[in-house]
Amino acid sequence: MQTLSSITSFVPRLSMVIVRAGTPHSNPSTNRFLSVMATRTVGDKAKWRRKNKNDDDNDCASLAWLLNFRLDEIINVKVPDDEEHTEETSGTRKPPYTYPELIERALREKGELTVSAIYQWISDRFPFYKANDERWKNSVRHNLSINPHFRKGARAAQGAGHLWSLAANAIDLLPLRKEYKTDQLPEAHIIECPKVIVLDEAAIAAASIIPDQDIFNGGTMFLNPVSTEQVVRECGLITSL
DNA sequence: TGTTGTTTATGTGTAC
DNA sequence: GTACACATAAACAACA
Repeated sequence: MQTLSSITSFVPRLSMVIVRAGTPHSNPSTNRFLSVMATRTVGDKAKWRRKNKNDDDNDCASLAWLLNFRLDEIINVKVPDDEEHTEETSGTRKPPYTYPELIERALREKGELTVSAIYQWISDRFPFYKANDERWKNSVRHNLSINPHFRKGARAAQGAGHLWSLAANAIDLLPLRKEYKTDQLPEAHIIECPKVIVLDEAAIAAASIIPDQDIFNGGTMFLNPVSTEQVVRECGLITSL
């Protein structure tokens, strides 16, 4: 059973994607909830509370809208048909990804990789890194070591080194880039998300709220039942109950 | 001996 | 100004 925090650790990211896209959802409750969660993400809960102190917050307590939520309905989120990004194939510019992002993408796609396999994955997709340059490889190893979202597993069956994988809470790793501050977004800002990441996140979000049959009572139950009080507390709308 | 993994240090850019 | 994230460099140890 996943915890509420596991849901809310993801929802801010999903909401940021939507807010960045600048496409209001047709459901007002959706917009409210996403605004709350996005605000929570940027650590500006107090400002949000001040701004909305007279509003009725009940509509953000329901997660029912998520059951009908479809990521592909967010028209301004541009999901490339091909995983290969144009900048990835040009090799003329440094890809707009941090090393942790590059590593995460490799591990998301492959599950477990050795350091040398991570090098290979990155250089295959980003010709910028094709150069036999030890500097970026050092940085990759450095990030693997210091970043708690990467987990060192068993020794590789052959060759030196260990198998690296994503830690269980790796969903938190995906950064909310500073250049995409929500309050500075243009109305029709279009973002590009690597398809694999978008679909992964959508799948994770959906998996968290997929209704299931209650075999004991015959009704519908949720994998992650969330009470109104929990949501309100998690949203930071009140400090105590 | 080369690769891998860890640690420390430093510089840069950005947000608050 | 300060804090933070990130990139880069370098030294060193462990291991196949």
